[in-house]
Amino acid sequence: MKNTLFWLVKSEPVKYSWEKFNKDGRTFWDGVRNYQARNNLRLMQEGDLVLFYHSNDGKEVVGIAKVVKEAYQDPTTEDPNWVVVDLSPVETLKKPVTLETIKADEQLKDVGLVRQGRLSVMALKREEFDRILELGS
DNA sequence: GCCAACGTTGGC
DNA sequence: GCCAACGTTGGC
Repeated sequence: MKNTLFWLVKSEPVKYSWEKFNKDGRTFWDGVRNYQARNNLRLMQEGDLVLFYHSNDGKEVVGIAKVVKEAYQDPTTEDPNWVVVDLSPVETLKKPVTLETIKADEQLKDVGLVRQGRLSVMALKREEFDRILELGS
């Protein structure tokens, strides 16, 4: 059995919110135009767990999604540089975990969200993922 | 709306 | 290959 990896993706709720995602049941994660984020998308494997973060408005982790289809050509562009993955919602956090909470948490000091604020798709360590879920329950 | 961080582009 | 200029993202 392969190792599950953990990720965090950002979305501006104005563009694509957790609520909309849950209504859709499944989406392809498009719009990534940053190489580092793209590389992360390519590393995602089916079954990996992904935290869903609302940027700008809310600034909080709102739920858990999972990868249901690995990276393939971004259907919204011809440019072969860009890929998308398919995600499905798994569950909503009982309590959203705010950026403020994450910043204040000793165990989450080094999380990508804090250290590299602009990156929209980032890897999480298992401990970080677990810690955020703990804070959100 | 401003600004900091940082990635990308283009001139040399 | 360096670096300044510029654009984008996201927090405040």
